[in-house]
Amino acid sequence: MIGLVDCNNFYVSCERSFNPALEGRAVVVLSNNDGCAIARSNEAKALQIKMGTPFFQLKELIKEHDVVVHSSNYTLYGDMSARVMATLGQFVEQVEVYSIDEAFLNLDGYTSAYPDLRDLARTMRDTVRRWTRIPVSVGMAPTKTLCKVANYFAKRQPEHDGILLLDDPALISALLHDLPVSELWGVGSRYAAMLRRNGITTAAQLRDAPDEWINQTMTVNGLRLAHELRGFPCRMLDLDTAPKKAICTAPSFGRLVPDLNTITQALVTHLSRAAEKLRAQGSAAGTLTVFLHTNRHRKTFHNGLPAKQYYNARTVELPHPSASTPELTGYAVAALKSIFQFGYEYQKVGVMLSGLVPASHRQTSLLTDGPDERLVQLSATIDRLNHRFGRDKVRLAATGYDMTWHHKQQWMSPAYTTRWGDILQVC
DNA sequence: TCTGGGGTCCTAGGACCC
DNA sequence: TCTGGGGTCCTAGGACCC
Repeated sequence: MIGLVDCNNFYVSCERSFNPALEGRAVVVLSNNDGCAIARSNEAKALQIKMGTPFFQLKELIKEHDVVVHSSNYTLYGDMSARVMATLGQFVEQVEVYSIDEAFLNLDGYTSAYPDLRDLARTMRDTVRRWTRIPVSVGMAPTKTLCKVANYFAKRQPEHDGILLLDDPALISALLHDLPVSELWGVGSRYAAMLRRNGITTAAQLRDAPDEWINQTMTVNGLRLAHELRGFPCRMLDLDTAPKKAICTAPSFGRLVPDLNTITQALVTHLSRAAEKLRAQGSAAGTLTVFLHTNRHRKTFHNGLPAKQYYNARTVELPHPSASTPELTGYAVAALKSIFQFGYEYQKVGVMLSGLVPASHRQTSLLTDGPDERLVQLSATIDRLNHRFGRDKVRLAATGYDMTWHHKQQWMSPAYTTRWGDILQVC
């Protein structure tokens, strides 16, 4: 038996955790750059605020219904997530942290202590609530996909009180008949449309479709999904956290930017962040990609003329894998210069590091010099300084002093749990 | 006219996830 | 005016190997 613990409206719940005045109110949390609504309280969902709606389209509704708005505070959410996961680890040995707000649990072997697994689920839920104030739902079933189904109904059918155990084939079948196929884990909008064209609208219909047809139309992933719906596990618990294969940093500018100088400063800033992540997982990058583009949503300029669009990218194979910010910067800036075009208003510049190898044993080149070890040491030292004294306390001069291009975060809550100066004071 | 068999690796594109 | 960011996996097809 597997369990899935899913935090309800996680980002909103994190905000509420430190600001109880938000309880019972419509609250939305915006994406980076205050662009779209990406988390909503139940009260906000009731106002028909949909996931991913652009903020500017919501402004009237928000004013009318006095909706509370927050910018994304990933420092807070990441720390709260770690606390929730650590709490789950107090009860269950094998915890797969699947995303910032979800974890799969291996529940095999717990029925001696908890003959009814719902009692274990209740204990976990209540403890998480007490220790973090985050509300969670728990789905339990023989496969991960059915856990997702269990969680879906646990959240939506009040009689389950947030906890649903799927151990009865008749119950599973009844729920799958009621579940739109588009809600299944692994069915996105494209597959949902294709399935609808083929007369499949419920999860039960997909479960009962012929294997060969599923394999042809949805590849082996679809086949695994169907088998999991039938109760045969195809997705195992993944307990070791493999290092990332690529690291990408590409936040939008807070305004449109036309000039190469500013874009270069942004690029070096993004690259510094990506290289920090690279070193944190002990990797070096063999390949670097820089990309640059205008705002594709923009159809016309202020003067009504059609907006000119531009997208370009340049990939560079490095002579040897590198984790040094100054060294990577040289290649990135050169790549940017080669694709930058004058005469556009840009929305974003981004960098992707790929071809990642362990920094400790990388392949050296026969024909070129190896990495400059002093630069590697320098980056490691700067990471330690910044970790101790705060982000970007030491940075490359090429990141500049112009802060006007930085993304917007107008309604940011404090870093309650990770910054001394932001600790909540209760008077 | 006739032209092997069995592989690996890489990439682009397409799907998905939260 | 204003529309997020960061990932994964799978497949087909091409280049190449012995």
